Amino acid sequence: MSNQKKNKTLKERDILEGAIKVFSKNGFDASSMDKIAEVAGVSKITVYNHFQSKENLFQEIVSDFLRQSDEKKPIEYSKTRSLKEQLLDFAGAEMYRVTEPRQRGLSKLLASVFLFKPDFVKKTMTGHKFHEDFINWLYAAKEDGKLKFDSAELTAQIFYGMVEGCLTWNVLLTDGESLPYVEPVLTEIIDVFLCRYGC
Amino acid sequence: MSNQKKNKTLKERDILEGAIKVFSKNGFDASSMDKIAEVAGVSKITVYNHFQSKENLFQEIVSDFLRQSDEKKPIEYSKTRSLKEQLLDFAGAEMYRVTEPRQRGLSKLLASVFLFKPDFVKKTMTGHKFHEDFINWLYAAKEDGKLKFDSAELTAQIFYGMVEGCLTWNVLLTDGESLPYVEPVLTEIIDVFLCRYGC
DNA sequence: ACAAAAGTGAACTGTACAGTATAGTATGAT
DNA sequence: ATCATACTATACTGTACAGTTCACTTTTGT
Repeated sequence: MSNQKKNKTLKERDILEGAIKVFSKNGFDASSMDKIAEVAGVSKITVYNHFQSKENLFQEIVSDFLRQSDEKKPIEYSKTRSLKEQLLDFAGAEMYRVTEPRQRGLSKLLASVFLFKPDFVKKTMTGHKFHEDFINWLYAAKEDGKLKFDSAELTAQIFYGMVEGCLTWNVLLTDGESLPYVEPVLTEIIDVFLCRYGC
Repeated sequence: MSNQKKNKTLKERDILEGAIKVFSKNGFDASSMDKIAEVAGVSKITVYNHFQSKENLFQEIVSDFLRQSDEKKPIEYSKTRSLKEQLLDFAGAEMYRVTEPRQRGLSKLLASVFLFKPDFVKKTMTGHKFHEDFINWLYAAKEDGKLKFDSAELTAQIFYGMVEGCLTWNVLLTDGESLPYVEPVLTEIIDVFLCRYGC
């Protein structure tokens, strides 16, 4: 790859990083291309040299974010580690979306856009199966005689529902201020889950 | 009250209704005062005759919404009705925010604004204690020997967390399209809850 | 009947912003 | 050396929108 190309991708990274910062802070509508260019340390026209439009730039960011989420390696079922420990891993992976500031910003951004663009939700989310790893893990645990349940799908919904409902959304809406109160709730969630689905 | 005053409040209602429609559909930023006036069937200047500014109008709507939520009469604990039935009542009351289209619109609006205005969340939410009724109900059920738990606060968080995480947010983000799939999940939620906290 | 209150439409001001145009600069490949 | 590529700063165009002004009409209390 030539230096020019390298430079090009470097600038592109700068722009994406700047855009992520601005979008994450203000949401889509309240973010201006001028501000993005300024934060990226780049002239506005350079932004347009790399991305056709504001929507385009936004799409790129969302795609990257989702691709990155999909690339995470699945948590494998272990016969030796305790269920609690493994469930904590799953919850932790889910919570990473809101504990890490950059991820939290992107999560907020996505949520805000999703709220008024249900079509965009469908378009964006088709092909991203979020609970798949956990469902596989559930089957493995059942096979191992450690869990009991009828529908793995429903069981996964309950688990992620608790994590998101009790924690994720709270952290998003307080922009991280509720993070210190996460631990006892997380413990209770796993307690509740194992009470119902553990053997 | 004079007819003029009556008319005034009538117009005000029209404006509020129009504003709710427009805000609910597009969110705050993407809603224009021109559009609101048009939908309300009122001239733009009349809107400004009744409300100082767009922010002001929005605030009024939010206040009304929250006041209305607070005015709901609490669900009292009953020794005769089954716990499941009563828990369904609480869940139903919570779900009302998203099943009824008008309420859903306002919930979406509020959520979208909250995402990028954490200060506004605090300012708006102080004084609104959402789980209070349920916590009282929990104590009554414990007193009655039907439930066991250590922290009522934590128990309430788990219950509402499940309802919101599994259902509310889903319905909001799909704008109601996931409503048909609510029932089995709701049943499971209460099953899980009673499994852990029931005696 | 008449004055006050409340309303109307249309045009206006000022600002913010998406996207473009222009003129000129730095850098690397050949 | 020179040319292409990517960049910069600045200024521009066109549009959308919050909020106002104005000249005029309708409604209502007395």
